[in-house]
Amino acid sequence: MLICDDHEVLRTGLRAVLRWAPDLVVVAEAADADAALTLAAELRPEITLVGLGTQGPGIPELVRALTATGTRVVLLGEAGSGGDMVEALRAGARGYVHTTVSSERLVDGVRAVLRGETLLDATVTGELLHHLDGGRPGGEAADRNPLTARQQAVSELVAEGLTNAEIAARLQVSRATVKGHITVALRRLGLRDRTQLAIHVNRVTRPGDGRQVGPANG
Amino acid sequence: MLICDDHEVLRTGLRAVLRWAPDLVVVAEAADADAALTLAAELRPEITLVGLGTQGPGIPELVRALTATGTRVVLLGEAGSGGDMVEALRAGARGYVHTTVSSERLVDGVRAVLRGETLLDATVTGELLHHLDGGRPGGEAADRNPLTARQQAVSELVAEGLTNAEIAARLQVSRATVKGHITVALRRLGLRDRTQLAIHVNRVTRPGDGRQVGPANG
DNA sequence: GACCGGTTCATACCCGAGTCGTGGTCCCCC
DNA sequence: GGGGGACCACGACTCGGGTATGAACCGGTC
Repeated sequence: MLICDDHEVLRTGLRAVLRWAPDLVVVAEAADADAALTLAAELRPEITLVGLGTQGPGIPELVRALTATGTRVVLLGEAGSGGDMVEALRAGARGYVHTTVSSERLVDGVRAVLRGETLLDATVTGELLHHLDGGRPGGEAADRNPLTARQQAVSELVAEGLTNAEIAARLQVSRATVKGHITVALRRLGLRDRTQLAIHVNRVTRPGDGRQVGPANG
Repeated sequence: MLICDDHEVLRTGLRAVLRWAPDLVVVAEAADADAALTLAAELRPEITLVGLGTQGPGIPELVRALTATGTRVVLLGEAGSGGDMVEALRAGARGYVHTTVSSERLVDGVRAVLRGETLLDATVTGELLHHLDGGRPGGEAADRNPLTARQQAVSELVAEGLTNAEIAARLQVSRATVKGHITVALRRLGLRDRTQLAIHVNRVTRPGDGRQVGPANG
């Protein structure tokens, strides 16, 4: 896990709290957005805790860039920062916790995000719903997955190890089309190639179902 | 899944048995080695069941060639064919089941191989160990992980989404070396490309504990 | 010493992957 | 009806991935 906040005291406190959770290892701390991005790209933590006061190009942009590296962003908010929080969730953040949250709730929340769930502090869900209603009609579905259905389908087949030709045959389209979907999916997720895409998908959609990896025509 | 055996009756029986496993789809049957290789290259099944009586250049060669196409070979043996079986396992086969095996055990065994495990019929493990002892001193460690330390290290970096150039920089070797290790690792694991390798590594080194995906120093 | 396997590296080659630009369709909004 | 903006589909192009081959060095075993 990576911690990013401009308050050193808060970072220290988080580190101390998380020390009680042996399954959550803090690998690094960052004081600003630049450092967070560098560390996330290098260390590839599963979770990145981001304080809403972090200095940089802006929280939503930071969340987008961090998410692109494959990490899951959990926001650390303060009173009155609801607007930022909503925008950050739109940008792909997986959770929001108030800085006054109890240690137990914080740890449980991070674990929930690790399991693929989304964590929302009760103190802001009302505001969140309000913003979502008045925000955009489409919704963009950015809270879960920024990919369209087609891109998602292609990505899942990539994550099964199929080549573009095999995916094309499976989806009854041309190779060029598959490549196009993958290109867009890679850009939206901030990934580089199909290998990172496969890793990402296999990390988000946890295993457990009896799924067939081969080119079986189903 | 691809079935290859010279006994048509046996093939039909296997197909019938496997029909009860909805996650295991038989995509084709072959009666000899040539047909098996052609079908495996074309359909790229995850599993190929090979009868030890299959006509062709020889079982070990067939296993090697099939493995090269990316499929995982499970052998179907008969009494007295222990020697062939050992050689075939050396050649990269992932499992061995006796033709008199029960339907349940067969299905479970194939699923185990799909999970990356190795399946060995209890009726031949004794003979196998004997052959392994008297065979080569090295032992080849084909039961768990057929990769050398270097190949393992490269594979793990592939599984983190790094490019060959990045891996080369990380390990202080040339790109050519990285490519060489990857080529060998792919062949030994019976995989096709770095994407499948990444999936494989991420599936074998299971999560669950407080694992950190990045190259965290500690 | 001969042999074998692992590691390292270079060169050359083929092919798949990924990008880019284009065109079509649908839907929403003015 | 005419933009505008998505998503989808596709072809041409460039580049990195993967293989093949050959070679050198080192550490073991026969």
